Amino acid sequence: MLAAARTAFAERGFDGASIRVIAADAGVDPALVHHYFGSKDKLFLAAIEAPADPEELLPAALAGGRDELGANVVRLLLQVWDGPGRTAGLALVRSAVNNEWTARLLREFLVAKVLRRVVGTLGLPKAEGEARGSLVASQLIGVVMARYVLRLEPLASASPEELVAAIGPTVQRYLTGDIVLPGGAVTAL
Amino acid sequence: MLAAARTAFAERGFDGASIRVIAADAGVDPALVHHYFGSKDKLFLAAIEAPADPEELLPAALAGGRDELGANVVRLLLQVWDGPGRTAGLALVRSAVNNEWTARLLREFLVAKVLRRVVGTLGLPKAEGEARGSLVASQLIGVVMARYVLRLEPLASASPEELVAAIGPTVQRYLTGDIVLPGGAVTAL
DNA sequence: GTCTATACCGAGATAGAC
DNA sequence: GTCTATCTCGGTATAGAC
Repeated sequence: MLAAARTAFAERGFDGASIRVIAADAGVDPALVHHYFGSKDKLFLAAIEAPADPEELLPAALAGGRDELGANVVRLLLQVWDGPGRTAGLALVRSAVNNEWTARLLREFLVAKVLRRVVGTLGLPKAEGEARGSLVASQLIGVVMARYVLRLEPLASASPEELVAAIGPTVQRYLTGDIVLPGGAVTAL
Repeated sequence: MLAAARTAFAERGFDGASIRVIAADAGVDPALVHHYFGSKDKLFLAAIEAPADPEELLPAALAGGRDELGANVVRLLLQVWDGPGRTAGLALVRSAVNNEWTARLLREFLVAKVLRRVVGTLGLPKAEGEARGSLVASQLIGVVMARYVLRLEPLASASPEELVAAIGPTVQRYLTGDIVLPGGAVTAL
């Protein structure tokens, strides 16, 4: 039943998915969903909160040297999204675009659970970490949008390692490069 | 009335926007909308097709040297999105995420109207142009998502020129850099 | 030409029988 | 505990009076 919810939310977003089709897909009654989860909001939380667990995978990606951080982050992203984590991720992204509170969910997930960890390993000042983190996020979200939502070719069909090679350096530059930071001055590491 | 439609589509996406609120916002009757445009689909097309005209601005951005192409593309993107073109763009992006045919619209707009022009000025083989174009698209879409949809700070509040300085080199590298291309081998210009 | 009224559908949620 | 039946609301679209 949670699986049906994940699929529906991933394909149609929070607003587009209906409790009715989720229940039909799971072979149960729509009223049961309310009885178990209380509301559509809580069903959504239950559907995405469970499998969105990069917290276990992140440490491994951060374990390498600081020069491989960019490639490792991209590789982790593709591992999660080319695996079973895609449905939960798509559900979050599709929902966040048209719904304010799901957008908030995604934003806080990105900032608190991902970017802060990645940037944290570099030991940067708070402002600089946020600046670099938001740049990294812009590239990662863009990859997700182009590859999994818009299915823009040839990026959508490229192998993970090709993308790691192409995009990893961009992330690396955002993380440790000598760049102009949004909201700040040029900073070198 | 088209203005009300654009605003509504930009804020809530195609599925989320309703003819009722559009009509109320424009101070007219919902039935009038149908009478003028026939259907919600055609209203959407009329709302976005009109002001989404980067075709006039693109040549100017492409006029500079090949080494400034990355910065110029980012600068153009921010000019359009920080100006009145934002509503039309947001309408297209918000709608494309949850709706297959609007996604198709955005994809074809991106490929045919933008990427092909940009990459075309470099005189690349078709496959290489598409590969580089999709990489560029991934970064540009990511900026749009982070800055205008998710409002991720500090990127959302950064000045355009700060972003040109930070992100321009990424686009430049995707366009003319010595990189591994998705679906191809290493290529140098 | 414009708008009132409404048809028709599907959404989320709830009450209450079994 | 499970499901039938139903409530209320809001969506698109249409028919027909002024």
